[in-house]
Amino acid sequence: MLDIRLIREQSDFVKSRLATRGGDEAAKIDEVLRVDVERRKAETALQQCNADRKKLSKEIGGKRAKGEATDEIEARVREIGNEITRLSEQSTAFDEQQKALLLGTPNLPHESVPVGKEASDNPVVRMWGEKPNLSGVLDHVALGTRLKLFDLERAAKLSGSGFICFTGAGARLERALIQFMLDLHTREHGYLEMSPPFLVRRECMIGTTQLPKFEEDMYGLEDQQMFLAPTAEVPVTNFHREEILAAAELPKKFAAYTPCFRREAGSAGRETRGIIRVHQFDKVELVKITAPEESYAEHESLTADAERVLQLLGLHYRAIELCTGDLGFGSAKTYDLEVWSPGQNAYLEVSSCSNFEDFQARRMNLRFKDAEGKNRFCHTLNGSGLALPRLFAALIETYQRADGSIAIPEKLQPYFGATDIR
RNA sequence: GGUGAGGUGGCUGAGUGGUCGAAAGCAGCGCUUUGCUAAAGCGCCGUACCCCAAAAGGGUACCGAGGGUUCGAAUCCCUCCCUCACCGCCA
Repeated sequence: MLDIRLIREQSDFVKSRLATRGGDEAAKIDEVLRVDVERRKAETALQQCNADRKKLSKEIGGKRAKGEATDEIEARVREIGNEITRLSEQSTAFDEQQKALLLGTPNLPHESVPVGKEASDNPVVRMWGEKPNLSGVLDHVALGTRLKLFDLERAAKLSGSGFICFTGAGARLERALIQFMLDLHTREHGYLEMSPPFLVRRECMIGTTQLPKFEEDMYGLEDQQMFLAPTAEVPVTNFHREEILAAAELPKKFAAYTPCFRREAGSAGRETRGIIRVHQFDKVELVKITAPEESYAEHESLTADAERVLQLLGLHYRAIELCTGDLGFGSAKTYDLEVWSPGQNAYLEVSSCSNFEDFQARRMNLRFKDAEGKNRFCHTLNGSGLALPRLFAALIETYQRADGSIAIPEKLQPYFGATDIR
């Protein structure tokens, strides 16, 4: 959520930043400003009436104590009471209108973000490793089917299309990767491990910006008051919602493994082949809560922490920076990590590392007390560290051997308990 | 799921219809005095929003949340949420 004061005082700046996202986001600002004027007008009038009523009511108390008549004054207060009812309805209505507009307005892209219209405008900021030199490449579906690492047909029998059932060595590999990543982030990168609930309340989904705008992509339960978390970002970032943290506690760093649930009513085709895009997938997520001054440095290090997983597994990848037009709703700046998939002959997104600045914190009312004792909004960040199915696919495709077996990267062997799958 | 108790400022904890944004204590900040650590005294010490060009200043709201009764609600009524205890059920 954007700061209404910023919108009020620097509306041209806000509009021009929003315009870089494309669409008509900037047009909403005029509507917000209009409602803001009305809201404050009603609020000021309401407060004046409240002040009058308060004063007169106290007079009644005084007169009653002295045994004096109060009929006339009571009648006046009753009249003011009617006015108060009217004004407070008005002010509440404007307030809700304003809030709805603000909840639907995306974050301002950071000034460092490259301006662009769509994904093809995203610059590559880093490349690591090289494409493996393979002959007779099989893709993960062929490999997985042959070695019985997962069973998509039977998963569909259980839950419909878009679900995976890992089996045997596949299930073990999935588990090994989770354990490997959690150990790396908690032991070497300083994150606190968290194992949160997967079911979260509506307020949390609003806090981290999945709602109200993307409700149709989410799985809701119990009259849409509870949701299956689409990412651990939701429970973990909201962990400290409505709190005022001490400056000394910052930055807070959390790593959490959870399954993630998404409707993803997207298109079929190459992008959705096999286990690339599914309704339920595992992910290790990294979350940081920082002071505003540190968030951009923490964003770089969070991205580096996620990249380290790919490096240790010896997987070729590139880091791209999302341009203004491709930036997520709540993000001020995002790097995507894309691992090379020999089977798809394409880069697959396995991590999205974003700095939300105070956009989520404002929605969650997450603050910290600074050195001067002032309460200020924190900055929140998150990134996958990493998402599993695509990592799984890239890994088995990259490490496939001519004899049909799959090598296990050295760093993963202690977790997997074997050197290859055959 | 059932029954009972309870949710007040950073903490403890008074307050059951009128001058209560809320006593008192603790913690914190400032000053004074005596002075080794320490003690005593005095003052300050919540958040959000609104008015004001801004500062100064003024105002409103907030005693778990939302409704209601009343001229007036922390206080009375209703609904919900949460915490604690016991019971039931259960991995």
